[in-house]
Amino acid sequence: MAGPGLEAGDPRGRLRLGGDFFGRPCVGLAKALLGQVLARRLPDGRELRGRIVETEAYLGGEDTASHSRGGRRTARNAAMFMKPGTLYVYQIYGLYFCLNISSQGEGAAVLLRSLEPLQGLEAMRQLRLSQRKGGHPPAKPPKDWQLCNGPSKLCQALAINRTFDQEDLASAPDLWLEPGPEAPAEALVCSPRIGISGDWAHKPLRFYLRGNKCVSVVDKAAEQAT
DNA sequence: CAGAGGATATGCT
DNA sequence: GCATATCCTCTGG
Repeated sequence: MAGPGLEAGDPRGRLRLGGDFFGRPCVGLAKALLGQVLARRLPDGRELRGRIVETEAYLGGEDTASHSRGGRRTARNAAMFMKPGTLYVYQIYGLYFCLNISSQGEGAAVLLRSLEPLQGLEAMRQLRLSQRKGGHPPAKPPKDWQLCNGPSKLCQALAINRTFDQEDLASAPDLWLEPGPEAPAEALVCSPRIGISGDWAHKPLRFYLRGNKCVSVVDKAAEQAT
């Protein structure tokens, strides 16, 4: 028996977090995802792994910062309204991708903002450099801690694009979630989401592991308040 | 360290 | 047309 939220895993015999893990309210899922390991198998068979260290909750309805605000569905955000565990991958600024996981709640989803790279760092570096966008070609190779320290960086590093949109993280063949080796040793920090303006800009809907080098934006004030 | 600029898909006023 | 859940490089204090 695998236990709550767990199902028989990938060919390596590891456990994979199953559908019932995702079926909880958005904020609860955003917190529960911290410390879990996102695993990716590339077409050539290489496996990449990273520990989730930063997430954001995007609620439906009243949350004016959410793509699903007001309960509006579009071709882009359809995955937000699908069953918990469904991936929502969208393109931002016409250039980059962001990876979200649908939670319980109408139109609610969790944005994955950063990972701590664990395995396949060289492949990640290669993917980051080969997919660089924007008008600034010459690049210094990223340090290990900056391979996945941002929502679009982690998508580049794991070669995640729109083909993953509307896939189910509980059953996708090349992308899955494994339970973290242990409960996170770092304390949970709650702070405002990044890049948001408007009424909901200050709501504490971003969650990260305190002191982790791979967190994209450290909020000293929020940490002080703990 | 802060700010500017650029690349540019998608949805909305 | 305009704003946006971004990232990278260069510039000036």
